[in-house]
Amino acid sequence: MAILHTAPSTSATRQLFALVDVNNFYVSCERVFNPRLEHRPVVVLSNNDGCAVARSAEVKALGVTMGMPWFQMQDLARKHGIIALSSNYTLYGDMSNRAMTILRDYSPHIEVYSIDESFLDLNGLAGHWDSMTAMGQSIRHRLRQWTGLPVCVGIAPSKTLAKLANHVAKKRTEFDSVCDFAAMTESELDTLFATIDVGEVWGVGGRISARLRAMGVKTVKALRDASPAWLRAHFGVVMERTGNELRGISCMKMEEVSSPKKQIMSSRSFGTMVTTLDELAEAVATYVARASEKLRQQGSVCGAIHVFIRTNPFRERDLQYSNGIVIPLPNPSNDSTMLTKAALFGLGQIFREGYLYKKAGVMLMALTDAKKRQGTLFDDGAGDVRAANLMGVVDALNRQYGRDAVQLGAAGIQGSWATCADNRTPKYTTSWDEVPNVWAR
DNA sequence: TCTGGGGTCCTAGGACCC
DNA sequence: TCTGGGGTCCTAGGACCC
Repeated sequence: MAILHTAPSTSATRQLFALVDVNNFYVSCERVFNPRLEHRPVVVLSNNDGCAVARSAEVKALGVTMGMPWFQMQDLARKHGIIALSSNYTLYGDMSNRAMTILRDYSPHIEVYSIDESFLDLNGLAGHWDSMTAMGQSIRHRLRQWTGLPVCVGIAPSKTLAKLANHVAKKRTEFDSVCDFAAMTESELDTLFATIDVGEVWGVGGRISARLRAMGVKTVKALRDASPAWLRAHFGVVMERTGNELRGISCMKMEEVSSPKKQIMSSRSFGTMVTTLDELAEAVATYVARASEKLRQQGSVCGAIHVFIRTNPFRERDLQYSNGIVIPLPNPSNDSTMLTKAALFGLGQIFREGYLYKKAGVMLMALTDAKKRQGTLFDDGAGDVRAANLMGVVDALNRQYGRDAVQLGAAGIQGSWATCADNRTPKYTTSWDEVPNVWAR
């Protein structure tokens, strides 16, 4: 009976994904425009030239790790002539767009997963190629020819496996940069998986891999063969899903349209230590401008703004201070001026004299369409007053309890924006009289 | 001397409600 | 003396990703 066909069979639901990932992306971008960097040890450094954010194969071979501070590789750099470049994110973004555009020719469904990697939905494409490996090679050659970027391609029935196949394509030269698990036999995969460390699996980071190893699960094969119930009991639903993905059961869909960000952050480390509120304020104003521009681009408004500052945790001799505060916005807004006022107000609450500040930042809590007008972020904790207009609520409470009984709690963070004098103590408060200076009505 | 900048999801536990 | 139970919401913190 035709109706019964809705029951999924393994073959009917079999998926096929490719993961295309640019090798050493930032370094490769730099090499496109400066071929003399080819075959030489190159690192791209983070903001303030602090630490390595991309490494060429030559540099990796020297033992330079991701995130290694530049000053720690000085000896290596002198000895081996490591070339260090400051990062140029505009360039990398542009190169990324070019590469992703080319990939769209290969599949109608592509998910741009990060600046240097994309998933391709390969379902129904097999008929167009002698093999999917051939398709992978075509992608690789075309990207190299048209953009100058070297890539590896992993192909498999689940995203997690495609990531792993990509890893294999990168590490094992015999695959010639394209690895298709779907074209390999069970025993070939068993052999391969038994040699790959469990920490290489997408979703298995440092903490979990250490715990897994301690429990005897040391290889990809062991993780794949662990029982779902056991994984769930010890590591939760995410790891259970990872186990299923490793067995070729696709649990993660393509996400072709990127959903709007829920949080938009802008922060920087300072090149030199900062001590004054004025300097911090200038930086914070810049961050708000940058973040609110992203906010407007995605058509959101900001419901609350998180400001944070901290000293340099690496300088253990220094007096340390780290603090942050969330300022709720009575009227969600995407206006730079308004957001800056709120952020600077928050900064004023957490700033303390006498510290050497190293970093500051802001995070905007974005509200997208559905939540825009509801003002659901804040609750008075006593009833169902929803702060569509925080000022009005504070006014009302003050009338009820007497003037100044209620203050605007900057601790408004943690969800309690207003505090009754007789009932709760906020972390930070400001007098009601100051508020109009902060949020111009 | 010198150590990046973004993000997401899940879970445990407490507060609160009926 | 004995003091429910189920559901929801919220937060902090942990873990992961690039």
